[in-house]
Order: sequence, then structure tokens, then C-alpha cells
Amino acid sequence: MSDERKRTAQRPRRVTAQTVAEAAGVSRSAVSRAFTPGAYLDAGKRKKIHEIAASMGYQPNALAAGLKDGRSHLVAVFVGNMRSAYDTEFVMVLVGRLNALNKWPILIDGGDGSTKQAIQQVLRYPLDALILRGGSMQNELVTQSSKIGIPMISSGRIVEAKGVDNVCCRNAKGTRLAAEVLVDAGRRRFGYIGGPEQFSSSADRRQGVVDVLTHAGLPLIAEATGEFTVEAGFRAATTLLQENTLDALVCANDATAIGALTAARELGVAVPGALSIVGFDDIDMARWPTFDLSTVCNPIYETVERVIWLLERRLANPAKPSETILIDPYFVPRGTH
Amino acid sequence: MSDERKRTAQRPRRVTAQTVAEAAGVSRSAVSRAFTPGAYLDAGKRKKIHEIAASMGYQPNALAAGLKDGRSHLVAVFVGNMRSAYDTEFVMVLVGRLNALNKWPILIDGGDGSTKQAIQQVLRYPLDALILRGGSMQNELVTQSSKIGIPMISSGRIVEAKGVDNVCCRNAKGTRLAAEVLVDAGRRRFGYIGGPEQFSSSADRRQGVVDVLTHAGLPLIAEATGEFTVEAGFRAATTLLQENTLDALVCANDATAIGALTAARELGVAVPGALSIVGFDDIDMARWPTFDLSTVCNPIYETVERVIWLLERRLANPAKPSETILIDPYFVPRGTH
DNA sequence: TTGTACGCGTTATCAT
DNA sequence: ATGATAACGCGTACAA
Repeated sequence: MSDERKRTAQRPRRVTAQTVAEAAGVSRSAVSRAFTPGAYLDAGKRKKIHEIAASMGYQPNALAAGLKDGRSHLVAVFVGNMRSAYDTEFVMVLVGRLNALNKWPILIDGGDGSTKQAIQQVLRYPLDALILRGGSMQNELVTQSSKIGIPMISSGRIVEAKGVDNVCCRNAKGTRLAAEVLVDAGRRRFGYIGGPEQFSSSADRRQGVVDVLTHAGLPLIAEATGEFTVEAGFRAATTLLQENTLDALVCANDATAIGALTAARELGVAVPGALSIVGFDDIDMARWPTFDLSTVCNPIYETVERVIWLLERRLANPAKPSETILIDPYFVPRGTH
Repeated sequence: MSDERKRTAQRPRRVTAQTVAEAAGVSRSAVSRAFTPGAYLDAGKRKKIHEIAASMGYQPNALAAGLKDGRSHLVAVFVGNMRSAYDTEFVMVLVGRLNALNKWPILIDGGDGSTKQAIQQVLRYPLDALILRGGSMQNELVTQSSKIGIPMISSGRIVEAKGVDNVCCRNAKGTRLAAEVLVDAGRRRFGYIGGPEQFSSSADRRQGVVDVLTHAGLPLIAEATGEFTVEAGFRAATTLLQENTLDALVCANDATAIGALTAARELGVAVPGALSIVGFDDIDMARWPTFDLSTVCNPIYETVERVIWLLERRLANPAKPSETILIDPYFVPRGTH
């Protein structure tokens, strides 16, 4: 009776194969076989077990199965900045693909500082893999989980460590493409709005612009940091445009460019008449009629496809040497250049 | 040797408590106790075990622990529409809160049709709970998991079923607040752009507008469906404004309103001079300088807080009767009314 | 304070 | 084709 009270106060445990076996008058292993494709089992018996299982709401416990065969089918996804439109679009596509493969993405907000303890905790799960999207503070995570032996795939930032595969955009090439288009169109007075310095992608994208300008014998007249956000892009562009006469503004990403575009409009600078603005990433919003932003496409589907591909290869062969796949961005001409 | 080859070809298994115990010259239970706060264990021995564990990269396996105590700390999060800005903002906040509580969110894209099989698969995990965000096709999911006995918390859509807790915005009140502001400001010729019919929130939001207009003795001059997206809002508003003379446009959500705002600008209709436009949700974008959208706030943090609160209460007391918490929206005056 | 032994739910192996 | 049994890694009741 004390036992009974305990049982009702506690959460009722899941229905187990044992219970189903008793209800069906078969052995527990028969139930297990009924749910194992290709296992030897009388067809009628299998059907009967399935029916009883369905009526009792039985499903094999994936945790116990994973304990047995060492595969949890759980994949942690660390997102550097959950407020970035590109990163969230990326994650949503990634989640859909993982779902389709019966891999279960555990999402971790890598943004704030409280993450350190979260890292510890989530690494207690025997993860099939760890996927990193962008971010900067993940060094600890990388060392931790490579010690544990969890395969890692990083995207948006190249991690040089054993057992880490990478998928990354050719950032410098992207801005180079954009800058070339603007130079060819006759633009001569360039400004640049970058991202935070700690991101290597920031440096690479800036370098692409500088390369083209140097080659064309043009100066980079002014630059500022836009922090990768609309608000910061707005502020940076406002300052830049008030203090300089520019005819081209290359931005480190689309959010920044959209902020810059808004600033130009408020200042009465005609886009693209007097000023060209280009972004980077090609997020959904860039396509909206209000913006119609010329930008560099950082292809999400292709990148996710590569991440998934590396994931499957790594799972098939854990000893496979690490590799880095570079994705080619391309210019998307729209209405702001 | 065949054994050895197998071991290197396969993925190396995680370090286990047994291995650490051998390395430290203690029993396996001592290792377990070393990681159990408040367990009896010599302080020096605990420290030594921790050091050795750290050097070997040992962490207790959360799967095995969960198998023992019946709690996986895994929470599935079903997202009805991963392309909705509001839903993604919501999910990101939710994920952060769950992480902080050491609950691990498994994200499921409830959007496309391939989901049915995914539902089956993810329910094999002994989930602590299931959180539903919006969406429509989740009836099967609800019956399935209530049979299994997994607690569910739905947000954005009220699910009438035993064991399902709900958090939902007072949708009609929200649009009522907005419509009242517009009527008080002297607007008389109203249009409405709604969402898809299968969502109850669509009907409720429309009703709020109708209530106010009826009370004021005003007609609803024209309406259309905006599908909750920017593009559809743009198209709907274009048609509505070309075929009618309106001075107020209430939209079912912010995406729709932003589309409508863009359409008004392209048609040369002055906002807010000749036309008021209000949205619903108060997503990040509504605040951006280009839009500066007057809208109804559907408070994300408060809603997430309630979801978390219900989750913890349910976990503490699985037999607790279901409840529905209603959230009060409020009008956010900005530049479009 | 410490070690032994059991159970959590599953699947694979081994007899039958 | 089927049932008993071992093993996966852990926490803990129990005995020492």
C-alpha cells in the first residue's frame, strides 16, 4: 500500500516490452523481435504483438536500445547567436534534415555566458555528434568533446582540431565578387561595414573588399563595425554617410546592409542612384520588396547538405581523417546596386 | 585480433565508470558516488577520482542514469511553422530557458508532411515532456503521446485533452485593443487581413476587430487572407487598397502587416497620414526603423515563463489537473497609426 | 566509509 | 521459430 501510494504519486513508468509480452502471452524477446525489421518471427505472432503494443501505447525505449548498441541518435547543435537571422534560418533547415534522418537535434544556445555549465551537462549524453554553428566561445567545448571522442562538425567557422570536420563559406571570395561588380559598375568611393573582430569571417570578408580595391588602385575611404545587426548597421551607416561622400557600401552581412539601407533612405541618399549597398548571406528578408537587397548568397541548403554528408561519413567511419569543405558563394543582383 | 580490428573499426566507446574505477584503484560505486552530490565518500578520494575522471574525459552517461531513475531530461519541442518569425523567436527563447534548467530540447519540425514518421520515432525516447508551439496537424501526436503518458504543454493553440496544459494569448482582446485605438483616433473605414482559417487564433483575432466595429456601428469594409507571411500580406493589401478606400488596416500578425506596409508605400498611400496599419505579435522586426510598426504585443518572455512554470509543476506532480493560462496582450503604439 | 549486488529496458547470442 | 540469458552503464539499498 505504501508501494501503491508511491506509484501513484510518482510518474507512471512507460509500458515495457515485458508488460506487452505478458499481455500477448509470449516472451519478452518475441516482442523485441516484433520491432526489429528482419528478425525471425512468425508473421501472425508479429502482427498480434504489434496490435497489443499499439493498444497499450508501447514503443521500444530508445534510451535502453542506445545503451545497448552505443548509438543514441542524439546530435547536439550549438548555435553561436540565436538572434542572427542567418543562423536561425540555417538551424531550421538543419533541424529538418536531421529529423528526416532520424537524428534528434538537441539545441543549445551558445550565446550567453551561462553556457559553460550547460556544455558540461549536455556532454553527459552519449551524443552521436556535435554540430557547431558560428559563435566564438566554443574552444572549451571543442577540447572537452574531442577528449570524450564525440565527432564534431563545425560550420561558419573553421576549427582546426583533430576529429573536427568543417564546412565553411569562401568568405573573401564572396565580398570580392560583390566589390568587383561595383567597381565594374563605376563605383569609386567605397565604404565597408564589418562584423565583430573576433570572428574570422569578419576579417575574411573585409579582406575580399580590400583585395579588389587594391587591385583597382582604389582606396577604402571609410569603415566601421556593424556588429552583424540591423541596429548597429543603421548607426554605422549613418555616421559613415554623414562624414563621407561614398558611392558604394559593402556590408559584412545582410542585417547590417538592411540597417545601412534604412539609414541611407532616412538621409535622403538615393539607392542605387547615388549609392550602391550590398550585403552578405542572402537571408529571406533580402528578397522582400521593401529591401530587394543585392547581396552575396551564402547557400544554406548546400551547406547543410555538406554538414549532413560529413556527419554520415563520420558515423560510418569514425577514424576517417578530418576534412574541410569550402562552399562557393555567388553574387545575387537585385535592386540596391 | 579479430576483436581488436573490430574495436578500431567501430567507434571507440565512451570511458565508463568502471574504467575510471580501475585507474583510480577504487570500486565502481565510489566513482558513481564521486559524481553524486551529497553521497558518502572520503573527501580526498572524491577529489582524486575527479582528477582522474577529468584526465580521462569521463562523464557519467546520462542515458544510463535516466534509464535507472526514469527521467531522461529530454524535452521534445514541436514547432508548427519554422518559417514564422514569431515562432522562431519564441523557440529560441524557450531553448535558452530549458538549457538553463538542464532540460534538453529536441527540436522537431512539425511543418512538412514527413513528420508523421518522425513523431513515431521521437516518441521512442522516454521524454520528460512534449512542448507544442503553434501548428495544426498535431492531433495524431497528441493522442499518441497522451497514450504513452508523456506530459504535454501547448502554446499558441489550445488543446483540449487530458494531461495537456495550455498557455495562450487572449487573441480577441489583442485585436480589440488595437481596433479601439484606431476608432478613437477617428478611423472609420476598416479593412482586415487574416491568417489561414484552420488556426483558431485567426478566427479569434478577426472576432476582436468585428466586436469593436459592431459596437461602434462601423462596417468591416473589406478583408482578405494574408497566410501570416510578408509576401501574402503584400499581395492581400495591394488588392484591398486598390479596390477600396480604407483608412485602417488591421493585420493578423506582424509579418502580414509588414507586407501591407510595403504595399501601401508602393501604392503611394501615406502611412499613418491616410492609412493606419497595425500588426500583431511585436516581433523584433516591428521595432526596426524602416517599419516602426504599431502592433499588439504577444509577450514571448511571459509566455515562455508560463510554459516553464507549467512544465515544472507537471514534473513535480504528474497527476495535477490540466490547466490553461491566458496571457494578456497589450497595444504598442509606434509610427504606423 | 566502502564494496557487492540488483534493477532499469533493450537487443544479440545461444541453445533448443 | 522461440525462450532464456548476458550485457550495455549507472545509481543505490544493503551488508560489511
